[in-house]
Amino acid sequence: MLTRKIADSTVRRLAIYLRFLEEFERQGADTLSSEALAARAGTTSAQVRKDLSFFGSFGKRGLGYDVHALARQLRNILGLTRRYRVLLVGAGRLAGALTQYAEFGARGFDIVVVVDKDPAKIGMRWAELVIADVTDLENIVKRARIDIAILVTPAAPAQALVDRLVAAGVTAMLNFAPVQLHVPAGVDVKNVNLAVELETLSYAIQHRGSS
Amino acid sequence: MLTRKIADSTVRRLAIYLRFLEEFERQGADTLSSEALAARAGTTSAQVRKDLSFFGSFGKRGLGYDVHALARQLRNILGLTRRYRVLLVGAGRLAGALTQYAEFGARGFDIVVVVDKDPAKIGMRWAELVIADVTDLENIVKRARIDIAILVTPAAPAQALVDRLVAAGVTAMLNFAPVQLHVPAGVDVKNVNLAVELETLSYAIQHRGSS
DNA sequence: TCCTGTGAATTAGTTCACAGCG
DNA sequence: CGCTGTGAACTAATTCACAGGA
Repeated sequence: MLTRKIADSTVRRLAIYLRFLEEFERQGADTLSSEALAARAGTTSAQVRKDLSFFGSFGKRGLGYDVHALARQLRNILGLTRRYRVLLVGAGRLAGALTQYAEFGARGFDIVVVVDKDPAKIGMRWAELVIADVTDLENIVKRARIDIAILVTPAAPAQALVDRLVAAGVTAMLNFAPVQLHVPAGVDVKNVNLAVELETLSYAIQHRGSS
Repeated sequence: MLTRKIADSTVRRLAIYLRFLEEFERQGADTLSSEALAARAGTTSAQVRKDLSFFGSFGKRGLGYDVHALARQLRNILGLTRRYRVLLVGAGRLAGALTQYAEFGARGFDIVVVVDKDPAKIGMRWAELVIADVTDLENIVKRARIDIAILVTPAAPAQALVDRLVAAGVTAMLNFAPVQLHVPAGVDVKNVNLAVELETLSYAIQHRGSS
């Protein structure tokens, strides 16, 4: 793993390429050019080749890429050859939707625990999951061997929860709360802010025709 | 609106600054430095000033920014001085979570219609919303004067639905389906791919310590 | 003095263009 | 040939650093 710093945009595109490779795989394609993959993924062939080149030479000149082999390589690169144990922090409606989100499971992410602080929710069952008490967060993280936490809480308690998660040894988090979380080096946080996405659309609507 | 092309990353940050400005506003702060705003938003003061400078000079040298005035400016820039009528395409669990997502309403995005193709769902009530038949998509878009569509469907039908939405006059969409959508110029699509976010985390986990 | 606003310098990311291998 | 892999060229984004107004 001699990889120097790879841009986040590159990693995202690799994940997207993998999706389309698997689609081509299902359609029975054996070989694929960077051009064809780029068309599907909405980028350019040079971008595809450059992205892949950071990790090795996976193609055959004059031919393209072996669909199966490249998919396998991308799964290796992305760390998708194992399964991850995911904790949901917050048992609201978005959390409920995420537990049912089939794509997570298909890609190796298993939601194994949900915690909340609301006594009315604690003990409730969501399919095979039972909502646990956030008070026990540290024990749960350890006993359930959590790899990744997904924060689906209001903004206010998010930082305190992150501090507890970090102290308990969680090093990767996906944050839906609209706050900037502070974590020590060695811990990765990715933010998803749905309202911000809509606001970039409202910006675009506002600034039409002024090109 | 003399604005030349502004980077997407800049627009996102403006939306984030606005959040923190409103937080400072609630706490009764009147004035704020780029440094303080940057600290809260997880960036640098130079970045804050540069982002704002694309749109004007909003600060006072030696003092900082007037919190209220800057918030008002950002709402102008982002097009948040009006409300937007939003259509949800797909009535799954994620859609259900989005209808309850208070932040949307707080920021001016009103979900006014939900459509689905499942006869078992059509006619069901979600609070004040009644799930409509996607067959009537074109009429609904027009009658409900839809500004923005949110696609919360499986990958397969997404492109066909987008084509219908575009034909019906929708020019801004937020896409949760894991496909690359093709739209004509003048139509904006933002993608949210939750599985890709988790995959960037699995990449980060995989590539630890190899810096 | 303090902190903004902004050109200039730097760094990062993308695209070009072609050598080289199958 | 055809298509990859990759330096080189270019473009975009961020950071620096400081002039100048409050």
